[in-house]
Amino acid sequence: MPKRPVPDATVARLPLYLRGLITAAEAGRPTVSSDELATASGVTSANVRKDLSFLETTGTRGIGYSVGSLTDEISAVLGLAGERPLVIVGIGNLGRALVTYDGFSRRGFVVTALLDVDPRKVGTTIGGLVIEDLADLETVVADRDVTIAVLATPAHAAQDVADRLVGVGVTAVLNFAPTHLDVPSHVTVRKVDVSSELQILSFYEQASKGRLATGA
Amino acid sequence: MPKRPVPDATVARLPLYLRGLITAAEAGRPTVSSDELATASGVTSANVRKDLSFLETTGTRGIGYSVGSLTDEISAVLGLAGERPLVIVGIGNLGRALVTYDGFSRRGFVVTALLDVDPRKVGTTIGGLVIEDLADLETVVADRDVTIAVLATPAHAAQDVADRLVGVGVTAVLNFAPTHLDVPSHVTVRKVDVSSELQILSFYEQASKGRLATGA
DNA sequence: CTTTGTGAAATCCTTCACAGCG
DNA sequence: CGCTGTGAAGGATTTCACAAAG
Repeated sequence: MPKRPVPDATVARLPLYLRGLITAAEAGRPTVSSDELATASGVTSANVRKDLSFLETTGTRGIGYSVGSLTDEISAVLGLAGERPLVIVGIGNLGRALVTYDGFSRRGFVVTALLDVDPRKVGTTIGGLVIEDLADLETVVADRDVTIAVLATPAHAAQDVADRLVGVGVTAVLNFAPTHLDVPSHVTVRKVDVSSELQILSFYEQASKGRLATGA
Repeated sequence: MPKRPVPDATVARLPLYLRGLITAAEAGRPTVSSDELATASGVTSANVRKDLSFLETTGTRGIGYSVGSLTDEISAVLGLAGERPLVIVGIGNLGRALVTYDGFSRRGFVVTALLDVDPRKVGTTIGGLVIEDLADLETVVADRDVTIAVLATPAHAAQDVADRLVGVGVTAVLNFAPTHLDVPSHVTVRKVDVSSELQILSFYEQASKGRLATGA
């Protein structure tokens, strides 16, 4: 669907544009300009246009981009057709919050299985799903054709769980554990590291009263 | 403390190195090589060395870097001395999980105030802290000298809350709400967007069976 | 012999600026 | 006139490769 290979930096912004497009659609707008998408996403309009130039959908000069067409194409490029089953491993505080997080379902991701190692949790229900035993990871993941996993285990368990997930066909991992995961090259890992983010914030906060940073 | 301005990309990796250093310290290692830090963080060793070259601490050829000195300097550069008070706004599923998240305290951040708009939540206690009324944001934040805020409100409330936070002196915001925040240039925002991350994963997963991506 | 520190090269990404279309 | 599409320029970041130090 894209005309040419889509750069990583562009891929990372497509979800932002999608959000802007959905807002525009809800407001009944038939088209949006690169400027509007830009302010909604916090990027420059030139960057938006460059990004969209990797797609097939083209805008109309003087008017902007068709909200419907762009939404459809970005969804297709991101592979958001149909429902994607998802397993969450590690049902602690964070895992529990993720189970009931509605941002998943709103974009076509369906939480299909929950796994935890704690026997007191196994068998209990949360958000309509039964927590299953981590020992059964292989059968659970394989049976339900899950290829996307959300890792919310403690750091020390993460690599082992990741290895097992990859072993039964998972190729995409969203890692909340504060540790680096070593995976084969056909597997994609994205990490969400709250503690790192805070430390980065801390840097810029202190830099703003003392001039140390390059950028922001 | 840094020799020259530290690039953004480097700043974003310093927390990873810090993690590797703490692990090394726990293992009793007096020094680490750039190679070890690299595999622990998922970057290349050349990149580690280039990053560390912006700091004052220098390694020893044939040996590596002193775990103690590097830890100290990275902590200092990131502004991690002393305890940093932090307010969490929006105590839903995610906010609740964040309150009890121990990754904050482990790096010197202290959750000092919780705010929510729901009268049924206000006055209740969670993790030893009383949830206070969002209406009192200004006094709560100002009285406690909070300059770092974690935003876990619904998207539609986020910009308004951010404006108010900035108005009373907050200069660093960690935004979990799926929306772009418009803030003055002296304020730093980092966002954590679970839904976007999943969509990015989805792209690479589908790309791996069809060749569309540039990178990974 | 191991590992750092770093210029130089290569790659990737963003911004500029403007021609051209509707 | 408004807004897209894009070459060209400019930055930023990463990788290479190797001299030098312990």
